Amino acid sequence: MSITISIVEDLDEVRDGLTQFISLNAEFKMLRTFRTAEEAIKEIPGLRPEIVIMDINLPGMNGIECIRQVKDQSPGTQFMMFTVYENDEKVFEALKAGASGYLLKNTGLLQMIEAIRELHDGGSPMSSNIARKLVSVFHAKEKVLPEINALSSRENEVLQWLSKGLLYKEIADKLSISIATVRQHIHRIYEKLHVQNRTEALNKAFGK
Amino acid sequence: MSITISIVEDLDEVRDGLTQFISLNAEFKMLRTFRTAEEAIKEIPGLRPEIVIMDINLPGMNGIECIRQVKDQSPGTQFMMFTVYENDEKVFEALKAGASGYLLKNTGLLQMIEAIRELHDGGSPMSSNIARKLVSVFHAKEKVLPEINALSSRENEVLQWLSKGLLYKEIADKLSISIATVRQHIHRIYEKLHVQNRTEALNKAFGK
DNA sequence: GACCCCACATAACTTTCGTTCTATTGTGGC
DNA sequence: GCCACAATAGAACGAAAGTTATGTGGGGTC
Repeated sequence: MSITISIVEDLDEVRDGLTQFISLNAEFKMLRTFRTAEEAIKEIPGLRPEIVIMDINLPGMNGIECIRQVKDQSPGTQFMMFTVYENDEKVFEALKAGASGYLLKNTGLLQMIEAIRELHDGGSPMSSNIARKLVSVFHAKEKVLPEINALSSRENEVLQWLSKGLLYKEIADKLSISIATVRQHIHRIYEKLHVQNRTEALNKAFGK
Repeated sequence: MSITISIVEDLDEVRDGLTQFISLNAEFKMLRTFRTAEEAIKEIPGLRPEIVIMDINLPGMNGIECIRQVKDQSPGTQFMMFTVYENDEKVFEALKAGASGYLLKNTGLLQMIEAIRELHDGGSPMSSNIARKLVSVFHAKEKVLPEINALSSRENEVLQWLSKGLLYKEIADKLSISIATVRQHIHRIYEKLHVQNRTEALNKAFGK
């Protein structure tokens, strides 16, 4: 069984070039290709390709939104972004939308073939520079603000309940202290974190 | 200037094999190598290698803990995990600890060379299977509550500003509407999300 | 057209939050 | 014993948040 593929790409040369090259290999079967996200959304659920190669910059709806719309209608399909965008925002947005692979348009055709195989085998092909963006997210999580350490254990306890959205009254009951004391603790927390309200405190204390 | 490298690996064959192969290339300069994490922690801050190839399974302290201890003492050093472990837990733990690259021990020597270059150039070399584990984290995050879809575009806009910690007055100014209207939008948001205040809404809308 | 639903808008009103000031108690360090 | 500090609490007040009622205009439906 060969791997079925569709392409969503508005540039004729790119789309046709990829189609021709991929079709040289009996391992792959190229299904229909599309110029726009709108066409793709209509047709892909019927085609159920195993792989969709998706451009981001399309006329009308972009490729990321296209994935969002189509992924639930075509379970089993894996999406490979194929784009010139290398900035964090587009990368994260695309992956969150449901893409599993992310290749830049300067990728060679042979590497594209290999990437399709990897994607089909459950991998997430991407350049090491793109991978670094993902890794950075994990690195960032590790940095603890010095301010947080300045909080006393009681203040931390209050902060935990505060983060759940409890009222002062409810926190007071939880800790069996008066509302006035809760107020006081929270005031000190805001002071130490240099913020003026609950939302800012939570954004500061627990990323976002 | 050649790229300076250290290795932390208890198996003599692996350590010496890597050392010899890497040393064939004038592009790299192999500094000291270590059998244990404890030795590495003592010596690496003085060496300041640009790259450290780190095994996980070491006698005594493991390679992940070793990175945690050493990374602040040797800024500028990039860590490449080199291990047989392919399970999620080890991968995430290693990256969180500060590793930037993650290679499995079945990786070829030539690929290792290429990976060192990529790591040195700011990339995060890893197999597409490892990359998929990272991507999965983003996919998981994308489970959007049905309630969120019920929000109108205006309500979503308000929610975005709300999450930044802006006051009603500030949101009103941003959107050029009255405070009363902001209030009403927010009330409807709470209604749709089945919550009663800002904090609960944000916890519900954006993970936590 | 009459009807309904809904996004958007506003005002009036109640509740909660956040600030400020003051004060008591307990604990650990010098 | 004295000092510093965390935890507790009361009171009083303005600011912000949240609730309720009401109205308007744009789409659909029958």
